Amino acid sequence: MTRRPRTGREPLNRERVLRAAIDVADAEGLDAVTMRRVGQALGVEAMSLYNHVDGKDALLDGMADLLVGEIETPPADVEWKEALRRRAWSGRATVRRHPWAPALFAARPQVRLPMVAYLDGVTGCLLGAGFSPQLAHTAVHVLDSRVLGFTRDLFDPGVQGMPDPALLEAMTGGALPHSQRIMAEAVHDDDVEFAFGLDLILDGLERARDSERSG
Amino acid sequence: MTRRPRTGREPLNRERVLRAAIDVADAEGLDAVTMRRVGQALGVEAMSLYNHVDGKDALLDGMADLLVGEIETPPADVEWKEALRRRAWSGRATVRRHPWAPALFAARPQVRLPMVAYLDGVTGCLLGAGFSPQLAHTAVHVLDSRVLGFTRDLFDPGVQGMPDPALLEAMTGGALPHSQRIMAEAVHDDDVEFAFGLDLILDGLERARDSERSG
DNA sequence: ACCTGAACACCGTTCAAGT
DNA sequence: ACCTGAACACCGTTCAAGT
Repeated sequence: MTRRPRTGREPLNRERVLRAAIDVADAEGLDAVTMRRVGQALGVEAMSLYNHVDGKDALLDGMADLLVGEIETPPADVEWKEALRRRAWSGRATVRRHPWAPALFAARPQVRLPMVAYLDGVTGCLLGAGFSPQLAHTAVHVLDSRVLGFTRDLFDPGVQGMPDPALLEAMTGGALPHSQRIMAEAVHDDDVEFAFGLDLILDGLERARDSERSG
Repeated sequence: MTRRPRTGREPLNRERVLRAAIDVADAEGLDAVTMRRVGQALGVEAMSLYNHVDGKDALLDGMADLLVGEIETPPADVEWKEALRRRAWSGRATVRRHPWAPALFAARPQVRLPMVAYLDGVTGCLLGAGFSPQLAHTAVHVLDSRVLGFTRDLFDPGVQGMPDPALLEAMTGGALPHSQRIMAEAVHDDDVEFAFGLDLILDGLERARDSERSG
């Protein structure tokens, strides 16, 4: 007689499906995330998931998006180094809660909007602190591999397939102002960036050793 | 009448199987590496591979081992910064040749002997340059995420399952002297390490910005 | 509108059988 | 000693059918 046939459970939605998938990955690892297993966690057949998610790949993409969303963004008035530090620790806490996160990020073929939005925030923080677009771009690369446990080239169109349409839309529509500026004003050279990050680390290590000796 | 029944092809071996798997991954991506597909690349049924490899997981482990083996080790008399730089560029070249490498490393549950041996070399280079075991240990962490596109805690037994017996054997048998020394003399604290690497990067970035401004 | 059952083409793996 | 064919339990996904 009522709308809900014979079970009291609330209807599925995209969010609940993604959360269930994350729970399965947390408990049993990323490989355990199958359509059938996630369905089971929700008390539903695997095929029901297709009503809320476009398929397995979309499910994994959605999981990655939610993970990035867990990283906290500090208020804009926090001093730049402190702001980057807070973001880094929040990102690290996320990876700790979900140890399979780096494997998921590394396996996904596309860099997606939430990740780019996160990096846009980091970039804005650096630009606001007086970094040139060129240096800010390079800095983001050095930082993100440390925080998220992986490195990926964002602006290199050769590596990935066609980017997410939503991403292009956000990019050209002004929703990612800092990334847009980097695209326009920074030269993109992987080797130069790699060399910069490497020397930054090596020089920092040398300094740390010397102060250790004299200390 | 001859030993080789009716085909002129040389018999399979472990090395050829692993190479074929790497070729498949290079050409069609890591997901294309299935037992059936690798068998096909060798002109053989999938089941034949089990004579040379313990299964799919062992195949993936073997691929990872071969990748690490592609990283060149500079002669021992090269100055430490230059030596680390060469190793880093060689590692980067390897990842470039096999873009799926970070995803594979991140997906494998265990850190294996060849990887530890590589890191042992990096550690030895730092110890030889006068770094304390503590600082050398931390330095390796900062470096490897930059070079290999991923970070993994080596000495944290909680994260991984039982380590490779061959790894334990090498560790206790003196084949990895530098890693052994780190295990014995360095305190392992993930948070301290993370904070160190983060500050090293942030301080380096600040210095780069300031010299950019004054330059 | 949402869920299901049966079906299809795949996957890793076992095992008995071939040479 | 090495390779194979058939079989098993899984996987993602389609589709027609249910409510």
